[in-house]
Amino acid sequence: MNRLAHDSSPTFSPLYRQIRELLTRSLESGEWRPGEMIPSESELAARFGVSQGTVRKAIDEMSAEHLLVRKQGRGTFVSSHSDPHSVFRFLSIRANEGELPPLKSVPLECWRAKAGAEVARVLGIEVGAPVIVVRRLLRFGNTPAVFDELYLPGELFADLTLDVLKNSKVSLYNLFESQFAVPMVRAEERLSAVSADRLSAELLQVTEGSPLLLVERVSYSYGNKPVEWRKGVCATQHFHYCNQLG
Amino acid sequence: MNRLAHDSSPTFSPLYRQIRELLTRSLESGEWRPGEMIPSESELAARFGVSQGTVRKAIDEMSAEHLLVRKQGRGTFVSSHSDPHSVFRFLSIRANEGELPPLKSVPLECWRAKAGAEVARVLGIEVGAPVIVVRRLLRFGNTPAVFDELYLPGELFADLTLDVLKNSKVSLYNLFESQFAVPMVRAEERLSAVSADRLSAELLQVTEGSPLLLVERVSYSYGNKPVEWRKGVCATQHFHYCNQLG
DNA sequence: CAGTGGTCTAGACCACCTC
DNA sequence: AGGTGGTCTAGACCACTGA
Repeated sequence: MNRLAHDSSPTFSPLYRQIRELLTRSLESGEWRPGEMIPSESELAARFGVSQGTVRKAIDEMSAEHLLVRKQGRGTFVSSHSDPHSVFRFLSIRANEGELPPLKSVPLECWRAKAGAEVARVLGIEVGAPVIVVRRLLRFGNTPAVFDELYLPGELFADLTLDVLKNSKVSLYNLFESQFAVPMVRAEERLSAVSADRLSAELLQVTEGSPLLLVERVSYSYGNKPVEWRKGVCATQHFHYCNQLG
Repeated sequence: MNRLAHDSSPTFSPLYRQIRELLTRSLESGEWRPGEMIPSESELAARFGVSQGTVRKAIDEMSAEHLLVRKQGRGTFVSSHSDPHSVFRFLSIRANEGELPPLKSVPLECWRAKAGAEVARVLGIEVGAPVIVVRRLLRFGNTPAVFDELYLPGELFADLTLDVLKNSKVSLYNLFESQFAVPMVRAEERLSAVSADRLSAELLQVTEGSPLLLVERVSYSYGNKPVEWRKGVCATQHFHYCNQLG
C-alpha cells in the first residue's frame, strides 16, 4: 500500500518524517507560497499513499516549528511574516513597563560590498562574493532603541536598495519574504554587553561608553540555509530582551 | 467507557488534556519523584479508562515541555536536574570559541531577610514573609563569569545555609530538587546591559564601569509557582548568552 | 525473552468555519 | 451542507532495552 520506503536501512526514517521532507521540499520549491493554504490532510494522505494520521504527524512537527499554521475548520497554511502574530517571533525586545510603543524602522544606508572571510563563513558563500550591507535604526515610538547592521547575500537580494527599504510599509522579514522569496524560518542569536561607540551613542541618544546590549543574529531560510547576518546594539534604559527557558 | 467527562461545557477540554492534568497533579503530589519511571502507557490507559493513544498524546505534550522524558524500550521518566543533559536547559552562557570549560559555583553569602514589595510581588508571597538571599560567583575554569543574587521563599528552603551550598557537589537546581523537593521547570529571563559597579567589577576581575550583561530570571516549579528570583551580571569578554528564535 | 515506547492504519465522530 | 482540522479508538506491528 505504501508508496514510500519503509525499510530498515541505516538511514531509516519513519514514514511521517519522509512525508515531512516531501512537504518541506514543496515549500522550498514554492509550490505553496507563504500565506497560501496547502492541500487538506486527507488529500495529502491520498497523494502520498499513507493514512491521514501519518500526514497529520508530519504536519504536527512542521507546525511546531512554525513552518505551517493550522487553522481549525479552514485548513493548513504556509507561515507568513505578513501574519502580525508572527512579527514578535523574531523580536525579543519588550518595554520594561507597559506595552511596547509602535515600532518604526528607519533605513539609513544600503550598499554593495564583497564578502570578507567572516561574512563568507557565516553566510556560507565564497570570499569575495557580492553582499549587501544595510544599516538601520529601530525606534519604539519616539525612542531610538536598536542600531542594526545587516549582511545579506547579494545573489538573493539583487534588487534591494535603500529606496526599496524606505518605501516598504511592511516589516523587514515580510519584505524579504514577499519581494525576494526568502522567508526567514529560524535564527540563532548571541548576546553580550559592549560600550557604545561614538556613532551608536549618537544614534541611540546615549552618552559614549554607555553599556549597550549587542545582539548578533544568523537567520536561516528553508533547508537551514543562512541568509542574513545581523549585528545590532540596543539601548536598554527603557527596554529589555526577553527569553523563555524550559 | 470513558471515566472522564467528555461534555461540551464552556470549560471543555479534550480527554488528553484532562489526562495531562491528572499526570501533572501526580507529579506535584510527589507520587513519582524526579528520575523515577512512571507507569507504562498501557497501564495508564487502563487506569484512566482511555485508549493508549490518548495517554500518549498527553505524554507527548508533557515531554515537549520537559516535564517527562521518554526513553525508548525503557519507559517514561520524570525529568530530573541530575540528568547532566538537563543542566544546559537553564544555562545559556557559552564560550565565544571552543568548549565551555568546567563550571564551578562558588557560594559567597546566604542570609535571611523579610520580603520587600518587589520580591513579594515576583515570588507571590506576603510582604514581610521570610526570604533567603544567596550570593554566588560562577566560574568557567579559572575565569569568573557570573555574579548572582538569588531570592528564595524562606518557607520552601527552610534549611538552606551557606554550608549546605558549599558542601553540595551538584548543580544548584539539582540541590533544590533533591534536598528541597522544588524542581525548577521553567524560567523567564530579561536581559539588559549595565555598567559594572565596584563589587561586581572586583569579583569578575574587570574594571569598574565595564559593560556587563544583566540577567534577571524568575523560575517556576510545577503549577507555574514562582520559586526563585535571580539577578546576575555576566562578563562577556570570553562568553556570550545564546538563544534560538523560531 | 518480555516489556517498553514508536509507528501506522482505518474508521468514527466532534468542533469549527464558510458558503 | 460540506469541508476542514481535532479527538479518540482498537489493533497491528516495529525498534529498542535489559534480564
